[in-house]
Amino acid sequence: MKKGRVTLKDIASKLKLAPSTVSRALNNHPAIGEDTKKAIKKLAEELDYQPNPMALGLLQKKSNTIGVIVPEITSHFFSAIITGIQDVIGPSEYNIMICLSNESYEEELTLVKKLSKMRVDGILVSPSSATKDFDHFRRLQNNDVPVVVFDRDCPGLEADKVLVDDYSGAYQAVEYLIRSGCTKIAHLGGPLNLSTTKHRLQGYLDALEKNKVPLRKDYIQHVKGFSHKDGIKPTKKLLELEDAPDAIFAINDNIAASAMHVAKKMGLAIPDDISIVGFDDEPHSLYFSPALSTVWQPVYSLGMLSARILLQRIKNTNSNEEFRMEVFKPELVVRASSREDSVGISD
Amino acid sequence: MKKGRVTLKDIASKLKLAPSTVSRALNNHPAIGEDTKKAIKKLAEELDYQPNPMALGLLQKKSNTIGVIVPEITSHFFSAIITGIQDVIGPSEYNIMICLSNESYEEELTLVKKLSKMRVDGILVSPSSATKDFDHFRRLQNNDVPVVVFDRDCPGLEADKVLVDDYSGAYQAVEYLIRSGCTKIAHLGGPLNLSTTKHRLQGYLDALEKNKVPLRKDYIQHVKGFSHKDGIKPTKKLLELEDAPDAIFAINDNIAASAMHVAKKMGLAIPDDISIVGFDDEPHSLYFSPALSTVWQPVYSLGMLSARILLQRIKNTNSNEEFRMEVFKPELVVRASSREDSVGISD
DNA sequence: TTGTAAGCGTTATCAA
DNA sequence: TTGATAACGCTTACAA
Repeated sequence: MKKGRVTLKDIASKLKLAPSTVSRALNNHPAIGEDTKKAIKKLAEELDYQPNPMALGLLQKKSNTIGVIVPEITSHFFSAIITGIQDVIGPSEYNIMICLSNESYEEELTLVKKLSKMRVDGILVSPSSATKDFDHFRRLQNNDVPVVVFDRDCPGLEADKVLVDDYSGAYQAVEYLIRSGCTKIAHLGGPLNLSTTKHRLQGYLDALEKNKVPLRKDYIQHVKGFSHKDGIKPTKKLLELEDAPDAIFAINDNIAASAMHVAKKMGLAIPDDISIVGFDDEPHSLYFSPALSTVWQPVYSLGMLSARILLQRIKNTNSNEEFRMEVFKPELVVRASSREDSVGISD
Repeated sequence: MKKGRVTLKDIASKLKLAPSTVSRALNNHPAIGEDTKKAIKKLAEELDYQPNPMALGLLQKKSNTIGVIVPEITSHFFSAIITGIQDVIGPSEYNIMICLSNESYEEELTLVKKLSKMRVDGILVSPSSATKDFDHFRRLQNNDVPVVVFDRDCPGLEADKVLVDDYSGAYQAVEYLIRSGCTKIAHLGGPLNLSTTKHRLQGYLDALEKNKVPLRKDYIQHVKGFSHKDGIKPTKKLLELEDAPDAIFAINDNIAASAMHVAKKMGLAIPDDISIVGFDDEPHSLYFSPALSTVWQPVYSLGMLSARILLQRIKNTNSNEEFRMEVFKPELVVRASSREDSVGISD
């Protein structure tokens, strides 16, 4: 065995042909004799020839790689989005480089630099909850690297965007709670500078106002992160209020889970004493006791569409098509952690 | 703005130097004048020069990329392992390419080919549950691509391995169930050709035998996949037996969750009528009602160690060091879904 | 139809 | 200390 992989030259010299001829044959170039073409393809097959992507990349000034930046992958939410992205990009000519910012602006910055250095052909990004400034993405765009933003918006950044109508999801959830007879509805909100957090909060506020439920500021608490433990303290604060809420709309299912946990520990019955609604519809939420009412988001489709848009954008890189803005509708899933809708029941 | 990125040549021509000189300056080669070096570094900084990894890769015949193949990432288990891998590889000179086999042998094969074509410098792999043959990994090794296997073993493949002592985890769990007074202990096992599945089954069998609990074959059911829905039917089969079990040891927390679900629906009290123990200690298992007893695995450390071993192996690529085999100890976490250990209580 | 040669960005070798 | 040149594997004018 000679060391290293089989190259065009190897095939060429074995067949006493020029490398360019071999290249043409393998790329189905028209100007080539049928016989030589066949012979070349046969030998290439036998030798298991695989074109060197680095040589190609150097030549074409592109890496055939797409970067994906997400805050984390331990939640079902982002991992399902990534699965959707993979399922679209996988069969294409592109490779995916997945990067985790760990909800840190600094790490996100480092990742963008790394991906830029790698000459990725485009990136898909959901910014960290600490990111307030989007110049690092603009720098990519200035280097002709298309950027597609998904789930978490980057306000002010001109780019393709695939988002979820968080406002609507929150509005649906809160309006449902009101209709079911809850009057003291609290909100466990997320980190404040996230677009998703803001929109869900606004949906909450508007649903209250529209239904003439007075707003109580002490019914709004913000969690510092999205994992279970981040929900404990804020929930306690709510439930220890003199006039404690009879419903909690939580920023996601993890937080809703810890809210249920705390409520149960305090001896409250769910949903009789307090209704709890989450967001995301993580698969295991169905298996909580009581099963968690939550807002479903089309995560897999979101990942797929984002990837498709990026691929298109890469293909038509210099056409000045307008940026797309796609917004998916989430849906309230009512389960057992919230009371039944009393409006539907005759009284 | 001239198009394309800044290259060595650009810097060289601006400074009226040869590209090789610029290269030496930027790589801190000793044979270079202090002044030229400074000037070059300054200009490189100003122009935001970033070496082209494809050119480097072509020259050095390596991609500076590590491939990671996992069956899926929507479970906390693999996503936490990946987080550990990222945290080790991220700060290194290497990039990571994460690939999902979706528990399919064919897709795994395709991914291996893809990574091989990319000239990855090494791969980390946890085989799909459908993989019985490991020749595709051997082919990589023959191409001098080191392979590190993690979590799921590839029996017969000579490679570095980072595993978990699944046997011990299962043994602990089942012995605990026996000590707590359960006598009819069932097992919801995983897909049969996975090493983890086999070892957990063996731990179950041995714990029964060692404690003189008679084995009943109809108490062993195998699930087809690892998600919640895969647990429903097998659980029903168990609970509909004439002499139904009073404990279930499930292959993972998802399956345990659906077992709890089914049991509750059938009117059984947990753990009074039936104890249930899972495997993995997914974060939300703490929030089930009752909180799920399970076997914790050091997932994050497992990811980190696997990555470290691969980096070392890549560094000393031609040293014929023996393959390493690291085995982590899992730990039983007793919560409320299983009865208390009656041995500790005086009678 | 096939071959020759240049070039993508970088580094290593050799010469100056 | 610096420069010229070749090479990594491939494609593409251009020439034959």
